[in-house]
Amino acid sequence: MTDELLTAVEPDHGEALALVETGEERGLLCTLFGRCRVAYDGRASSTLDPGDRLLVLKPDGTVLVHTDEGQQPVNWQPPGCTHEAGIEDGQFVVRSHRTSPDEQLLVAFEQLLHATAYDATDGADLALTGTEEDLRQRILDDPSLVESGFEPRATERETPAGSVDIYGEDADGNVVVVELKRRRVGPDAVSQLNRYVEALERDLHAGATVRGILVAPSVTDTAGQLLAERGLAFVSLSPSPDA
Amino acid sequence: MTDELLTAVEPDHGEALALVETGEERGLLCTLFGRCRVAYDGRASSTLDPGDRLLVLKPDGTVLVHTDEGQQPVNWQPPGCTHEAGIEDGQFVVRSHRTSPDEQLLVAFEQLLHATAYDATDGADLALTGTEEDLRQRILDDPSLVESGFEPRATERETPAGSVDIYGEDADGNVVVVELKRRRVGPDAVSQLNRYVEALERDLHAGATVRGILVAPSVTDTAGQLLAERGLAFVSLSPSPDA
DNA sequence: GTCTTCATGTCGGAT
DNA sequence: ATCCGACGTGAAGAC
Repeated sequence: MTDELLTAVEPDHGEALALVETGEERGLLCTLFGRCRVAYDGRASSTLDPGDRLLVLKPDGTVLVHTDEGQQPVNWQPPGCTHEAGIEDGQFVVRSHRTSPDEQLLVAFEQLLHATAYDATDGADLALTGTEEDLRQRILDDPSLVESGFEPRATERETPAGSVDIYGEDADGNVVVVELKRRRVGPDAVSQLNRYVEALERDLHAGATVRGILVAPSVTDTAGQLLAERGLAFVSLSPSPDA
Repeated sequence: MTDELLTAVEPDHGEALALVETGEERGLLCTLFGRCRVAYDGRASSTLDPGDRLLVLKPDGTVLVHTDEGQQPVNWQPPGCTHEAGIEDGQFVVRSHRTSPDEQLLVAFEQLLHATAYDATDGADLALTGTEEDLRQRILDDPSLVESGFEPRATERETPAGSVDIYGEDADGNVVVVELKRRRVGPDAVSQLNRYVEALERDLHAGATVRGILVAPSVTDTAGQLLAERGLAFVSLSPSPDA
């Protein structure tokens, strides 16, 4: 059997309802385009006056409301939500619900220009490189990229302040904490590294020296000053050798 | 004139190309559904084997590739990108480019099941409440919510470490730095507040006491311990009075 | 479930 | 253009 595909041009509300309900039953990805208003209430609250937008309903419960601008949807619900479509006061309405946190989304169409439902089952996995994990592997493969004599002892080592990216020792036997970032970093990354260093100094408490090293492609000026103030080091390194 | 709407069911590549090019000319929002592979290269790199996905092209240059799962697109390009559609090696291809950073996205369809183009011009603005700004207003309207005798002196006051949410004085004339968060916070928010407090202590340097107060609905255990270690205070408050 | 951190984060505002 | 921090951040992994 070929992929399932339902479409309706300028559907009336009954047609749209049938399409969305069929899509729901069969696990299809639905798109609706038309003039709608949107209301959200949950962690925050929002309203959006009527306008022409694209509504996407995924079989996993995701709801997206996209306008003609921006990468991010203007309103949404995450996977795991349940939604029901219906006709209320002459409008085609989709209501999506979520518990914990309790959140609701209402999309009410006064006019529908288009509706579709597809079978979008997708077994393929995204293969992504250039992540922080790649940076970690690069260092574990060649610890001297951090500094000569550096010896990793553990990754994800737990401290009272969280888990350290790479924990190890330098050539003089000092404890070293390495924080990795895949891109240029600001003050937040320095604070993060500093938390780990202080937590470990407290944990090892025998007056042991704990060195903190931030590994990233680059740092901002402010971050560089913070590093200096805290006595932390910086090593310039990217996830990819060619970057 | 009514809203523009172009649709094509199981278009051949030439039809799809015409639709996308017309959409581009007229500033329409285009959707394409079919079996495609995706390749991205830029800040990171990725590839995705063929599968049935929804491609959204916005007139502002945004590109989204959505699978049947997840709130986030599996691949994307942000607003401001330029894209061209074409037919290469018997496939319908969309290439999106971006400079600074240099990034490229390729979506190659071996089969198209559906294509649309709509006029989605949208003048409406999202009205959102429950933000950090609402929390700030709540406190400026009634500073005693932070503590009795608190007097705000400035918002967005600049320090060497960044701008402080609310800067003021307590009943004893001590400098007070308030950091606002709209939701429950972890260690990062404590570090942020601590950066501002230390920067101001250095700035005012006359041995002046600078008190730091974190205002948020709640804090995690770790964050609470960090607050205690740094001698920082916490006040429980939400953006909305009823939350 | 909560907690923590990463992300091609995105977005907006200010410099 | 870069820097900085908020976001209904989302998503993943650990506990």
